[in-house]
Amino acid sequence: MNASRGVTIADVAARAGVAASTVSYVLSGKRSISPATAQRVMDAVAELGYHPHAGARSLASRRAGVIAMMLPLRDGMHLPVLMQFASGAVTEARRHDQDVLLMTADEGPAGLARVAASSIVDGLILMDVEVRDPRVEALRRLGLPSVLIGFPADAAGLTCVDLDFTAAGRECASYLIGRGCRDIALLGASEVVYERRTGFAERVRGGFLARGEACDHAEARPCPDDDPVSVQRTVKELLAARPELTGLAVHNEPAVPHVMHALADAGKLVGEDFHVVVIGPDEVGERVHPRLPSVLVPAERLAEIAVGHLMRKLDGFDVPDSTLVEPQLTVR
Amino acid sequence: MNASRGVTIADVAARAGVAASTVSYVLSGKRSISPATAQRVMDAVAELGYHPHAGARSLASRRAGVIAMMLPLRDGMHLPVLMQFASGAVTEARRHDQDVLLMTADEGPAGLARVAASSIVDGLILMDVEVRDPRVEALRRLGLPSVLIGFPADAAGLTCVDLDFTAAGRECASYLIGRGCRDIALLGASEVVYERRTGFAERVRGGFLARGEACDHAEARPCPDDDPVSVQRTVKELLAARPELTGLAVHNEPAVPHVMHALADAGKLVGEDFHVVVIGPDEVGERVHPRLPSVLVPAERLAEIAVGHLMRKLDGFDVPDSTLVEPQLTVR
DNA sequence: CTGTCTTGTCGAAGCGCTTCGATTGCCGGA
DNA sequence: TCCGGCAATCGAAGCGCTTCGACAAGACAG
Repeated sequence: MNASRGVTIADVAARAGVAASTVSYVLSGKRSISPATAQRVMDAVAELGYHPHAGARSLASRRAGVIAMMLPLRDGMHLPVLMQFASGAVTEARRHDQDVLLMTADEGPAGLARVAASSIVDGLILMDVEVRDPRVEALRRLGLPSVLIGFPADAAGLTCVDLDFTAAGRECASYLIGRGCRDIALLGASEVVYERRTGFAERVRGGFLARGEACDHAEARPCPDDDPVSVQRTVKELLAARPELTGLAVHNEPAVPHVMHALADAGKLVGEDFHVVVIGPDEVGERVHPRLPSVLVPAERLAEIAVGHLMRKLDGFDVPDSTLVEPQLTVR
Repeated sequence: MNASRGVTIADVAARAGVAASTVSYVLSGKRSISPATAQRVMDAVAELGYHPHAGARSLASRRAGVIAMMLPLRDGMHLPVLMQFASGAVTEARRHDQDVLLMTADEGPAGLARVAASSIVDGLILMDVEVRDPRVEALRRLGLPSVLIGFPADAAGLTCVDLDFTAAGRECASYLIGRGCRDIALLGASEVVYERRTGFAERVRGGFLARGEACDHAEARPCPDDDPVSVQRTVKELLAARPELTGLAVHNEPAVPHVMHALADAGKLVGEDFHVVVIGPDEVGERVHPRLPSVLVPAERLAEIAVGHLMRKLDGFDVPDSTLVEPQLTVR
């Protein structure tokens, strides 16, 4: 056992009394090997604690056994979701015997070119894709197998996975209606969000309003998210316009506490005569009083699906271009 | 330009009219090459968009150019800190031309054995090391160059980096004294924390009390963190025992909101006649009203230092066994 | 004007693995 | 009995890179 220099396939072969190629075939299953021989090889592998040299393997087989995951680590992303995502991706990748290389989005297109050209990874998961994302263009050019989380403007030929926002809007409306509300409203995202991800906010709105047809009145309005005062004004205006309003969905994380404040000021007893539900990647609902039900991004599922799709692509199978994941409505 | 099969060093050599080995030497700088030749090679590299094949490189040079980072991704760790950490580590690693492989702690010792044996990484950063950590033992056995964040019980022969908790305690006391407090107290961690990381909580306490000598009275008491009621009782008892108390340091993240509640009930005006400072990995101070100054774990710095140390070890240099990082007191 | 260093470059030998014929027995059908 | 066919295994040829020893040319001292 040559501990300092590492156990090679030759060591295993010698120990099992076979050729190196036979060991390789036992391990990969790419040719049939007699059970007796296979067993001897496996024993030798176990006894020597053999693990194939990743570099040699990737050189010979043109498969690195590693996928890259590019996360927007630098700016103020929703951390918990990102972690869930990373955790889910690593776990799922390991189930497929792959490792995960972590990249930050600020490596940008050049980073993609680098990992692609150096064959250090077999494929790529790109998180938090924006509508106009320079990385998407680079990706298409490189031809590196990939799965995106989120939808760019031109998704042709790409595999994308995302939350089904229409369903999220619908779920919120359903929840409120289920609580007996007959007049409901959606406070939407701020302008910035609309710019960053076209469709994303609109889809929530669409789902909400469609389901809202079932009650007396349903409407949606945008909501600023930067300063407390304008949020509160927005809420006041809404309440003034719709005195019968009893259900509110908020699709705007930073605004939530201020909305709650404004409702309290207006004498609304949330959870009793008035109902609020939140759509947000974070557990915003947890942080306010009373706790609010919320529609979460099922980050772990998204990651699983993304990695699963990528694996299938790497194995040459087809996967759907677009996969929408059902949101989860959590009631506290 | 053979786009489909990848640009190899031979392509670059041909284009520059030199031998492949010359290209290698230009890129690595391991032998002197005439400026003229070097320039021609660099031009060819740029024109062809050449990136060395990572597997081939690691096979030939016994250096993978990748480090592993093992994070406790699964349980309810302090997410923001983890992200800052991951981000810092990746950024710093890239500055050293290394990539980062992400592993979860639940791969455990077996995961370490795998990455070590397969030479997929050159070294390892182990986060959130606990006092009795089975991975530490495995690590020592493997002889894989590594840096730990946190201190295991037996740190002999290991490189460890962590926050200087004594300094953190001292900083808190200093802050309170600086605000004019003459009678101060530290509400410490719960029992569980004490068990997990010996020394960690004691050191904060030590630093706090040492600096506290400078005023009329300073004391420290443990604090439960699970249920609001017992936290509030603890605070009430403290206030009853020390009617002159005007400064409080809280080293117990989940208890913070309840402490604030209890103080408000007792009629203390935090920020005016009473001062509170928080030690916590999260921006807890941000979430309560009024915002509290807090001593943060400088996660990004920790990561930078850890990666820097690892790089130096990989290059054969010595690094200190133990590095303590100064805490940052942030005043809102 | 030799002999000895340097300096810059080349060629070849691997690194540890996969993979593609080729080879060896062994079976059953003719 | 002979031979085609199949199953099990081997050997050798790379994969793309680094690195070591060689080797031309100058540079320089003697």
